[in-house]
Amino acid sequence: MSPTFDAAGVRDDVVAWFDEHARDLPWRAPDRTPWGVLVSEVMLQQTPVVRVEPAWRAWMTRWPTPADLAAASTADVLRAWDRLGYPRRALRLQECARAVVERHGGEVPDDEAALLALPGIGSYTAAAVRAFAFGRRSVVLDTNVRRVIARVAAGTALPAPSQTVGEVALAGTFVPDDDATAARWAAASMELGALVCAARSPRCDACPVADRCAWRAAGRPGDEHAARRRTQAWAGTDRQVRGRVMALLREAIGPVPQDAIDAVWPDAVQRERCVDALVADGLVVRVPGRDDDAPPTYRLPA
DNA sequence: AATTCGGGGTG
DNA sequence: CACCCAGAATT
Repeated sequence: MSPTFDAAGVRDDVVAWFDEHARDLPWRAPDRTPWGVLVSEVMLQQTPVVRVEPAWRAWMTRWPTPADLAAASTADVLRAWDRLGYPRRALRLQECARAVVERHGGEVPDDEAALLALPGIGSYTAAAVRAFAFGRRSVVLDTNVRRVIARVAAGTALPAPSQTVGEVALAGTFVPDDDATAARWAAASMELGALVCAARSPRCDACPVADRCAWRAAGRPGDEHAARRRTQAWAGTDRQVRGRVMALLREAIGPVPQDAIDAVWPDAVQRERCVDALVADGLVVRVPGRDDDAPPTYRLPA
């Protein structure tokens, strides 16, 4: 990027674009709560907006506050999470609710360190909650913002596989000092990345900063890190096996017999490794049989 | 810095 | 069928 790159100009144009094109998402509604924002951010960790929206509505109707979720049965929480992916996130969200109740009197904290100390809340989510729930200045750097900045300022097709210190510093140059504008930039840059500056097929013709974009000026070169990116395999992995076990337990009314578990995956070694891991993760409970000979049963945590 | 952790929609 | 999705925690 040029040392005279006009980050402030880009920011202002993107914020103006956002005022016209922002999606009407429920966690942006005027009646949203900080807890609702936090729930949305955890659900959105690696799960697309279109799948989160209906789940979020149902979830917030059922458990509107941290205290409500803290008091819920974990089995109900995991069932409500359904197929949003990575069920450990649901577990962490309930742990987060309990921590908010115990440490902060049931109110989501607006302090960065306090947010980061909550289960399931990392650097992105802590910054996002500060910006979107409290309107405070923070450097919100998700996959969308990373891509927007990589293109417009660094001139690359995609950001590096892992986030760097320099990248965070560069992102900081776009964030103004005042809370309100900083929060708007956070939402606007994410929205631009999601709707226009997309990973797969960017719509540069609809981009408010196309004429300022270093990547476009360079002729939209290909991804320099393409060789090192490898999408995670799915078929045959432990993640698929774990997913099948969790799906079985979510749908079960009562205790699930060992036979039923055995039926979800043919490879006994892999299957047992996965079930053991799920038990260790706190996602599954193994109930010993009556006798030593009797096989155990399985269920979701109470 | 590299791995692991779901699941589904799309070009 | 590879790729992507408002990442976090662990090693």
